[in-house]
Amino acid sequence: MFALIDGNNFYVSCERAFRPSLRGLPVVVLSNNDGCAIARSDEAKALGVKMGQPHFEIRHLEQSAGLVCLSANFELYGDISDRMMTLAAGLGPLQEIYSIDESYVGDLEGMRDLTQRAWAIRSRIYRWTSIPTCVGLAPTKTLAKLCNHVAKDAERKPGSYPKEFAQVCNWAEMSAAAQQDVLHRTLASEVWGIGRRIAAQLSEQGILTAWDVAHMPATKARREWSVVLERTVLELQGLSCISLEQAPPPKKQIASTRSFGQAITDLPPLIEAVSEFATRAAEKLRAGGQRAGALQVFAHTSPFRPGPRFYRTATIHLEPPSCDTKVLVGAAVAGVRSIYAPGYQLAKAGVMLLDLAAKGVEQQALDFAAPGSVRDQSPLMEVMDRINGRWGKATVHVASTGNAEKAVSDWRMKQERRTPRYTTVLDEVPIARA
DNA sequence: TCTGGGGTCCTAGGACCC
DNA sequence: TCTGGGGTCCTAGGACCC
Repeated sequence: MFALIDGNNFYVSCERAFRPSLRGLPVVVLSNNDGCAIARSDEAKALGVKMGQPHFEIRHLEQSAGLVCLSANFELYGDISDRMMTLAAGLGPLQEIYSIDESYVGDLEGMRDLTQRAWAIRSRIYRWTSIPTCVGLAPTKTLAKLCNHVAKDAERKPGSYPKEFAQVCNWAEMSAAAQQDVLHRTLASEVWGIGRRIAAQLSEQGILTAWDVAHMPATKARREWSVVLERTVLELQGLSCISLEQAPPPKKQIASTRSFGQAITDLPPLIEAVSEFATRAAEKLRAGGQRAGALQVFAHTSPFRPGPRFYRTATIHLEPPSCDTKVLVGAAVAGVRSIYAPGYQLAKAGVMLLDLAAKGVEQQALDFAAPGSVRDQSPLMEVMDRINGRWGKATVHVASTGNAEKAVSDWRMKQERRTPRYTTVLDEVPIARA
């Protein structure tokens, strides 16, 4: 048995935890640069605000309907998530944290009063964090996900599912008739693992509901689609194919990307942005004790705007693999210089770290071996990470220009505008481009 | 004017090997 | 007419998730 515990409208609920006056109001949380809606309260959903809808399309609702739009505060959401996950773990012996607002709890076979325990955990989470949650319980992850969906909709969409399944829904305690009824009421596209594309292809063959998916031959799912859909079919039939992953597997890639508030056309601000991305990515890399064997940097124009298109990527191989911010920033800057062309309204750029590998013992030894070598920078990086962890992001950072004088003058200008910061001035590291 | 930022897995096809 | 039969590795692209 699995439980899926999920925070309702999570980011909005986090905001409401600290601003109770927002309860009952239509509220959305906006993405970076206040670009689009990434979380909506039930009241905002009722106004017709869609997931991912651009802010400028819903802005009129602020006046006409009292819609409250908030900029995202991911640090806050991360903190509340940690607390919620700790409480959710109390439901059973094993936990997989699946996303910022969801966790599976597993190994629940034979547990007595499981449904009652789920209710108790749910109310404890609400009392201690102010986050309302729903719980789905079932013998497979896909069914637990489905029950979680039922628990949510039964509460907020009257008539969608029987009311007794609201908030906590246990598949194992439903009658066979109730299980069938739920499968019939659920669209195929609402099943975990079936997205828009596959749902459209399924509907061409008359497979419209979760019941239809559960009753298609698994062999057909595999033959005409893939093993992914085959697993979904089997999981809906109650055969567990997707197991709990307690310790997250080591990351295979790390990305740091951003849309720009205003389009960029010149190289210097692009270099500045890309340096920032490489710095963030390097921090994540070191936090996981990994090194990157390659770095990819990209920049592109907006797909929504007219004008000449630009979409380029450069891949730089790092030999030896590195987790040093200076090396990664140097590679990112070299890469972006190589793809840059003037005359384009660049809307987005990013850095991705690839070919990640655990930092081996030999590498750690090398880090401390030869003073002055490229590889002896890890102690510096460690100190940087500690200072930034203690005093906040970018308290200390790498300057990404080959011109030390300019770096210093840029830094002075920033000092005048901001609270005091400290910076180390370091040169670009030359990188061989693949 | 203004359109998110991360991730994962699977498959197909090409290059290359014996 | 028939045109070997596997393997592996790599990459690109598609689809999905939150």
